[in-house]
Amino acid sequence: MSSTTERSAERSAERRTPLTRERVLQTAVDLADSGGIDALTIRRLAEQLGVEPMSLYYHVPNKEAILDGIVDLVFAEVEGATGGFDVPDADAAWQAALRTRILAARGVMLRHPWAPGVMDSRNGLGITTARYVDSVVGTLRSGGFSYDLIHHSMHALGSRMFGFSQELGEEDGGDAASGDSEELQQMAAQVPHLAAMLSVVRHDDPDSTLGWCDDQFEFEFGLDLLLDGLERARQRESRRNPQ
Amino acid sequence: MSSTTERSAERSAERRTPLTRERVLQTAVDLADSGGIDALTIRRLAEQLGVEPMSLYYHVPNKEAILDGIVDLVFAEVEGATGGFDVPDADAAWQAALRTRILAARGVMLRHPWAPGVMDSRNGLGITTARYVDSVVGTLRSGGFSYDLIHHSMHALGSRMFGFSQELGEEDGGDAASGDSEELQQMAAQVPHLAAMLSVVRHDDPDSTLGWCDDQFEFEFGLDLLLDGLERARQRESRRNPQ
DNA sequence: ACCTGAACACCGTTCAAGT
DNA sequence: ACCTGAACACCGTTCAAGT
Repeated sequence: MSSTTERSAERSAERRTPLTRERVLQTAVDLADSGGIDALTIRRLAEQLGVEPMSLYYHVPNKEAILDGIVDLVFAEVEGATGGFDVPDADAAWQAALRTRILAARGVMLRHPWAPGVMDSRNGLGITTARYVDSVVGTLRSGGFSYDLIHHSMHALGSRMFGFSQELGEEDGGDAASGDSEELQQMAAQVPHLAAMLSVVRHDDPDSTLGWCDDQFEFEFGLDLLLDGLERARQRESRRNPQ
Repeated sequence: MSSTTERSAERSAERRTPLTRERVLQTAVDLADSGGIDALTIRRLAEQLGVEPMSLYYHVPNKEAILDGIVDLVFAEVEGATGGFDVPDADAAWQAALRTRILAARGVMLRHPWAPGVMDSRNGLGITTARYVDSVVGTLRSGGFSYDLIHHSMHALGSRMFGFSQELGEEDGGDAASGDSEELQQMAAQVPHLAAMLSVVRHDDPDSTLGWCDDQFEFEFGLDLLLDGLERARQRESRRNPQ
């Protein structure tokens, strides 16, 4: 076996499958999942794929397109998780249907914690994201909302529609949440109401999930507050305009 | 006049005031205001201040600290705009007070559109932000909320508490929102419900503020939906636990 | 105490070339 | 058609030095 044959055998072992747009995007998702969004650089992505940085530009125009692409992949996952983006029949229980869909999206977002931030940085919606939004519009329509009220509803839901809500970093109560007593005293002086709330909430629920609050519970509390409010708005609307 | 005196006269004209932490942060805010957050780099900030990049590190430990600092400046502006962070007396109209405070915060955010994104990237709350949150807690408390319900309320409000809601870029309806008719047809095929909503909403409100929807109206719609829902939750709670 | 210069280890991307 | 090498114009930051 000549040394050149050995070398090409080595190479094809490193890079089993040929480079494609799909493989680039999937590897980008993996990279962001494992190392955070900052780990997703063109250069590290190329390294992960066993290829030179410039090779990526043959399959993808630039980094922006990669970011658009991985958001689309995330929503393809949402589509899978919710069993497609179809819309319930008219007069079905819109609220339960929407709630289920949004919580499924949330499950996907929890697996890709970088996704909210990247979505935020995009302009306009990708096709799969648009199809997700379309299913939300269709679900509200099936519940008897006017298009005007649907429009307001979507603004009211905001990012919660996609299964996340802006949480301001991970540690909610600032540094003092860690429990250092000197810091707590300083905190009580500067933010007395906040400190009082923290001590009560922590006392009532000593072993909460993440730090001092249960994200899943809080997400559902806010989501239901909105969905209930929207249902009442719908009822008011249909009282005004009976069909 | 010797040439060295001339040179130093020139320099002190360029850099009137001495470099201080405050001047660094204020200039950082100005830079982000005028050129967007991407324009805020250490090197350009130094240039703006008439100083070498490394000089900044004497007044500020690193770029993260600059980002923390400018968020704090934004909330100092909120404090000014709301006439301080004080809390209404017990049994005052908590809902109106909170609504006013949040809309004032929104006014400040509109002047610093980069602020939501930067806040999102921070871990923990700076002191002025914490004092803002404290005033929200205090206001809810003055309205008779339990600390537990206050905690849920703050999660429900999410970023809306700070006067913004995640809006997903600026163009809401994707590319097709521009109105190209071929794109609209493609859109109707792929996202029929969304396309239907857009055509109705646009028809009803042909000259809306920004593109096809009025941000201020939508923000208040969502905010009031939440505040009304929270008021009902408070009433349920006090019916359960009469004082 | 306050500011600088040179250098380092990174970015995304262009352009002309290889196979 | 697909991939590469060298180079460019940027980043934030360290370290040793100047005044």
